[in-house]
Amino acid sequence: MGRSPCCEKAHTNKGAWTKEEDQRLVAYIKAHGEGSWRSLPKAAGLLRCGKSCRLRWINYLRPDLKRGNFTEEEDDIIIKLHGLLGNKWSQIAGRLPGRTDNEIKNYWNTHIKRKLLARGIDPQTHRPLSVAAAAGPERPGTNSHQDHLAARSSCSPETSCAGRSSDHDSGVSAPRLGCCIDLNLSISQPSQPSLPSSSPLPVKQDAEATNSAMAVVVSRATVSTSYSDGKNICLCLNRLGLQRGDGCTCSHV
DNA sequence: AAGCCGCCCAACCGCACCGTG
DNA sequence: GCACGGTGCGGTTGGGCGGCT
Repeated sequence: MGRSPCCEKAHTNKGAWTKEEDQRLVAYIKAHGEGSWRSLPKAAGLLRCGKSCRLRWINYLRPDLKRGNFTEEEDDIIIKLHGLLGNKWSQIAGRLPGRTDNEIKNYWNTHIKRKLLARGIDPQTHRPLSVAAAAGPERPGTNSHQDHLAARSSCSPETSCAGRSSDHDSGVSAPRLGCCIDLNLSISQPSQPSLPSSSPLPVKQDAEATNSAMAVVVSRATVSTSYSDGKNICLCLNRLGLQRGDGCTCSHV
């Protein structure tokens, strides 16, 4: 039994992509568009697995990719979103135009983790290391009702870039998620206090189910930020991959 | 100059999810 | 409801490169 492999491994190239392969892939996608990854390699004349083609396109060849170093502003957004979403790299990437999940994941593991540890913050829990150690392992998103995330404290004075220009054109329409804003990210319970037992949501029994349930809680949560002047911004809808009505009680347009 | 070491990042792998028949 | 195929996601790996001794 078992599913068939995604491609015939014996006849596919692996490892680094050549310029010619890149050109073939780009030319094919320009002509036919994305999608049908499984059949794409054959159609494009590539000896590659469809997954490999997709990855190459998404992470490297896409024309809208922003190459280069991450800005302090992007750092802060990543840290805060990680505090909210955990290792949901694709969702974090969705909030950073031009960045890929792979890029962010790598950047997190190589730079931000270290940066947080240097500040005495546990990169997984976003709590001070001493607290995190005492509280034991805890994943972001498991924070209970209105638990303001410790990620707030991650925007330390030395990185809060007071006076920094806020005209960063991130492609995210205003309000911008910049470190000049006192991002007061929080997750609160949705308006309905608890899910009825007849909830259509899947009920699982294992640890994986806990993660799924967590994702549900996050996706149904009302996510808001507040400026230091007290104005609230809704980050639901597309901003965090949430849908209108998924626990959103705000009156955004 | 040569060897070693650590870091970075592109790419791979396995699994989960989703749509369809 | 179930099986299957396609796609997406997150964790991990390993090659290349630069710095250090």
